[in-house]
Amino acid sequence: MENFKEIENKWRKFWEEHPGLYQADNNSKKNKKYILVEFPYPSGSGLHVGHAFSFTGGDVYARFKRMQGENVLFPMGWDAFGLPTENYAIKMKRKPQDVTKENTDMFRKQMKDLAFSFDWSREVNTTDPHYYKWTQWIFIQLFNKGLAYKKEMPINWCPSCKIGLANEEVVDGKCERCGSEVSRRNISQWVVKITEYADKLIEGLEETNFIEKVKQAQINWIGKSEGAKIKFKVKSSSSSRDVARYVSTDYLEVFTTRPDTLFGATFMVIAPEHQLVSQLLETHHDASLQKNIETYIKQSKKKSDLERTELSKDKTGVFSGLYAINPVNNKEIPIWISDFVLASYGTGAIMSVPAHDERDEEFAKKFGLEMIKVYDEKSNKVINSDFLNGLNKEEAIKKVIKWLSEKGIGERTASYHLRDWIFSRQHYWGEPIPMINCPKCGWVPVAESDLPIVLPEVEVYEPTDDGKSPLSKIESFVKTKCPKCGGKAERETDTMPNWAGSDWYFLRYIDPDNDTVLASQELMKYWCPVDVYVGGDEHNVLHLLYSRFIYKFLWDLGVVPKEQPEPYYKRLSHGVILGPDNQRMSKSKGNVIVPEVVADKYGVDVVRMYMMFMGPFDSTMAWNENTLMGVKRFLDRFEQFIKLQINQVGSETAKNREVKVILNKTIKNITDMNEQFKYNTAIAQMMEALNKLTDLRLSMVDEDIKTLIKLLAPFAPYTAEELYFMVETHDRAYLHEYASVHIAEWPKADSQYLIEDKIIVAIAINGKVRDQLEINFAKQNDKDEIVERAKGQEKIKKWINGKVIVKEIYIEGKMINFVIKD
RNA sequence: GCCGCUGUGGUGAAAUUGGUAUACACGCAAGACUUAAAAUCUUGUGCUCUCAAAAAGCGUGUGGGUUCGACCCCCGCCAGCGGCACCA
Repeated sequence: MENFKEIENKWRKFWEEHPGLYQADNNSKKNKKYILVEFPYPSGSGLHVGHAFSFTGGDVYARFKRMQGENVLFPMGWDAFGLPTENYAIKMKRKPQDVTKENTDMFRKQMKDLAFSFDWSREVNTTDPHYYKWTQWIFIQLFNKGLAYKKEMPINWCPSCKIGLANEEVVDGKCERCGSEVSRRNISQWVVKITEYADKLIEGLEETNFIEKVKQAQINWIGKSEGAKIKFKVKSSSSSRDVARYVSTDYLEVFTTRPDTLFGATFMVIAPEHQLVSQLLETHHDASLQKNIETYIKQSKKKSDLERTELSKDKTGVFSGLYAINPVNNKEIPIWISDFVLASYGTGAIMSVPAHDERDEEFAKKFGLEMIKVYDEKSNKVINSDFLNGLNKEEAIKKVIKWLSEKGIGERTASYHLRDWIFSRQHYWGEPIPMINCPKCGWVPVAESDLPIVLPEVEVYEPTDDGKSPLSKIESFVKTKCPKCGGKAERETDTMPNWAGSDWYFLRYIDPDNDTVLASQELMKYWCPVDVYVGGDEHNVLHLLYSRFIYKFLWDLGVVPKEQPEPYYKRLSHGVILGPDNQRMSKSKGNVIVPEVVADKYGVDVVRMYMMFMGPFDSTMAWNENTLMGVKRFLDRFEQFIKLQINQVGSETAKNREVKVILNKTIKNITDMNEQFKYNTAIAQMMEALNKLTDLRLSMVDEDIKTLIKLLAPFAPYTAEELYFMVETHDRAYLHEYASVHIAEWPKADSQYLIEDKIIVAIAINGKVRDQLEINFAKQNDKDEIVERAKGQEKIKKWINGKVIVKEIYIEGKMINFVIKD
């Protein structure tokens, strides 16, 4: 449309004046459909193509479902806490609150321009005290259930951001945000026991309809391994009489997935952080050993995570001077210290079976340690293992665990890669953790009636060099009374991580203004679960897992409806749009496409429709302006066609059935494809229909013209609205009498028009198509006649003359295959 | 190393899930309109052979298999993408 800006303004205003169009109804008898797109972080640079693409995908579906008569909840909000805003505020010496307000205003406007049909009456903002009151409330519940605890622990410290990072935020030993190398630092942190929910998070996936990729990613991340814990007695030297003289620990416990190889365990390895090591360092038993150990520990502490993994090929280690006793054969085996064993996994100690484990083998070779084979390579049966000999792996595991349990020195157990979730951030722009430290009572949660604990305004937002949150400098905030004993106490000054606010936002949309509960049970019962959750692959693990964890925790509390154990039914990943150069868009490459700019040039509908036409919704695609021009051409031709039709009304011709057949096929296909988010082919159907209808040169009745416009409406809301208005009113009615196309009823395919009178049957010889045959639809099940006619075809005669027809296969209405032989 | 995914024209991609491979679009070529260009319209467009057409052959990364028939199912290989990774 040449005057697209005028039209966009007109209808934007109209929609603004009719907010009810897109509002979800809490008291509807219609089917509900909760369609969620990941809410954005409102950065200063505005809505980017990725947002526009993902939201358009959700919007098309929401519009489609609304027209199908469903009660659609399609909300939007802001995940607005976070470092970029804080950093920007520091740099510009402004309040993060003000910056956030500006950014969200900008985002909202851009979204409205792009015609996203969000229900703005339900907008949420994670930085709003009315919102984060409940984020804090959830934390208190975690604390009360023993799932949040304070712990002095080595954390990943980013020296540039001056912030502690969760394991998930460290990529290749570097800070996910700024790329600086991460070091380790001991800080007292709030930690949330997500590991308690590891099994539930795996099992719960069965309740969902996530794509396999997402399920697998989550399962991998949790990383459950089944095996056994085994206790080994510790001795200080091979000559000493029994227990260790230099350590207070009697037993060394290990986790192994292969207890069946216990007879092959020839040494033990413990992590440098293992408590046995600190015990050793405190006592001074053997001067030279002592020194070796100290040197080794020092070296490994200096290594960052990056080095520890990069240098993984080369094993290092030091002998501890201690021995363990293998419980199955009472053999004394040496205990080594090495940083290839991780303190944070299992028990921080392993039994080494160098004959059957690559890493153990490497270590044994380097330090000249013994290797014993316990499996016969040919038969895969246990050898050299006394009572396990001759068994296969499964039998041996079962038997040895039974043996160990009876002796009380071992048991079946599972171990997980998933770690507890470090929940403290030493920054300003986050939710204050609602805890108070009392010298008498310890950590006490803020009284729920005192929530929210509002972020106080501070002069300086910079994190302090000692790593403490800027809040720690505000005396009026820090000094408080213990809610339990009333004595003097201090507030926690750390804030929560970004994930905290986004864990449960989808629940708040359901009941955004509720001040007594986070959302009413009744409304949650109606709206939960989210039917479709559209988001990026980068959130398939962390956000989705945290969010599922918090939901499951709330479920255990009885806060969310019992009927719904999982928050999201279906998860869809949207694809990634690359720059025209096939590279990831970035300012430095100068290949950034700004949706606003393109929309300004060609119109919003062109941009929306092009993005949906580029390729499958979940794939990676490069921006291509030529293809975009193709879409523009289509929309122009569509408009011309409709206008022509409007002017021709009244001159209907008799061959109308052809129009109906095209239209109804298109209805059926587009409906099916929209349902599956196959927008690229849905749009292709639309194009095909327009091509065919244009060729027919027939005039159509109003009803059919409207059908065509309705099919377009989810993709091109402005164009559709303008054209629908023209057909509906022939420009005579006033705008206020007009009801939007976006709440018009979605067309249903009429099966009588899905049938074509004549169908083409392919004729194949030995599976290769050689000819075609046109038959009447009604006669398609008359195999004999069709086969006879096929044999009569000139081309076919050439192939079958002088040959023996071995078989005649007829697939009704599709093809005939003659199998011939010489 | 483990897990998941992908491989189809010059390009982005379709294929009703075992039944006419390449829909739709881009690009390209020729033509129309124009003084000219852009825009628009028409026609053609998998490859080989042919001035052209017909006919034929080849053709969904690759080698096999199952089947009347395979982009689709099975086995092996190659290439690429994504996630996890010294996890015992």
